[in-house]
Amino acid sequence: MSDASRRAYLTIRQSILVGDFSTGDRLVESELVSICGVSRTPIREALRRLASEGMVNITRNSGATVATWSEQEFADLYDVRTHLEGMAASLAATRRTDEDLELLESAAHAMAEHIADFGVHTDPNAISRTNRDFHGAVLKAARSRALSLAAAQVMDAPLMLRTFRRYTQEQLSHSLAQHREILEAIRVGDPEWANAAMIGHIRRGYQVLVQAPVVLSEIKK
Amino acid sequence: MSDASRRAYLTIRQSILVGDFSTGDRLVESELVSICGVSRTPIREALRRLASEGMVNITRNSGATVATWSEQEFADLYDVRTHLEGMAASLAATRRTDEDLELLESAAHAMAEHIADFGVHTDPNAISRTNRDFHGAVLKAARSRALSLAAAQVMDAPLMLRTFRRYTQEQLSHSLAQHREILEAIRVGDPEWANAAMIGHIRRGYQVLVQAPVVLSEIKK
DNA sequence: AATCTTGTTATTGTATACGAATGGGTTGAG
DNA sequence: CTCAACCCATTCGTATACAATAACAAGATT
Repeated sequence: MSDASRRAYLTIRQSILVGDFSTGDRLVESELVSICGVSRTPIREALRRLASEGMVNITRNSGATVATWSEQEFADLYDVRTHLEGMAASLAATRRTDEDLELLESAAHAMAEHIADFGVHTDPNAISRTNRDFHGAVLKAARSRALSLAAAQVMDAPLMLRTFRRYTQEQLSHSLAQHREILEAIRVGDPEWANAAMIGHIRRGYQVLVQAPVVLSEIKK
Repeated sequence: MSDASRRAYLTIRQSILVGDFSTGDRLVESELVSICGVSRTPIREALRRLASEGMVNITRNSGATVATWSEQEFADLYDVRTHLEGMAASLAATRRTDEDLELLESAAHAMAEHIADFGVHTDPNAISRTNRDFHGAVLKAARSRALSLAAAQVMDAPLMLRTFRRYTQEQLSHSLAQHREILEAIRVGDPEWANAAMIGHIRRGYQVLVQAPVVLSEIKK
């Protein structure tokens, strides 16, 4: 993905995640042009990609809107994630290189740093990013093109809901501990363990997500 | 997807499947313009989509090529398919409507017709299409957006290899019988059965695929 | 009063023009 | 003769102009 196109993709994506656009909002191309500072062509490319990742819906001749996910659809999405990422962890356990391990370790370490100096000033997006990095590293270590293609479609959409939820330091610590367990399973090369640990991690993440209170004050501030 | 864009997508896809482009071939945008009869914009859109479906590779500033899949990558792809389509069959067993059943039945029926008057004149693409229709109907009956998004990425690429292989009438009949078993499992609403039947079907398809002889005379005729 | 129709406007879809990057071929030196 | 560097042609990335479509509103008709 090239420069302008990438900028547009990242900018729109971030705007959705931060909440500048809420679910259901129309994404008018001409508006995005002024926001992103690029012309319509890369904007359209970015929208198509976001559509394939489930973050926006595109209807012919009528433009893009920020995707809405019903509770059922969200549950379904986590089921797919469970399968795919469990599979990724399993494969990673048998295929990882030493560089993969280093990447996983640094991702876990970065998350630990953020949790260590947890406080009101902590940027929830930064933590979210380190979490994403870890899962991305597992996927990379699995070295399966098909798996990467498929998993890319379901790993981003959950972030939309995550935006306005706050997690306790304890929840985050638990999440980190699970990352470390997955990492250990991958390090010693036990695919069954890696699979189980990842499944548990994602299922727990789902429960925490649906139970976490929505921080209403953050919406459209 | 809109008219010109869709035409370009279908034309390029078909050209790859039929063998007008072989794996590794460059897909120059200006050439595709004259082939498809649309301008570069929809061509590029189509290429991006094909890339997300694993049929072409795009490298920045250097264009698109028809994707090549190593044996390992292909095996990995079938693993992902196994998981996702098994899941789809399982979900379909609990969620299918009567219309879904009708669609599945007509897909199975269409395949039966083709196999019945099997012969040298039989168009292998037509059979391939009915097969694809059946799997698509299962996916639709599963009613999971996330699953549809993910599965779409791995259901097309196998078709590239299938092009130059020929199957016996017996193999096709067996495949049809498995379709009917999956259909029955979905009809009676038994998710475990549906899952198992689908997994068996795909694993068998994989074995047949890797063992089937390549019809060399068909290549670049 | 409600609904259908029609015209206008806003927005998307498509084509094309222009600038930038890449790769290959040629030319020159070592 | 070989290798490297440079230049040119080809092809891609981006911007913009033009065409088509759909949403919206106002007015007429039932």
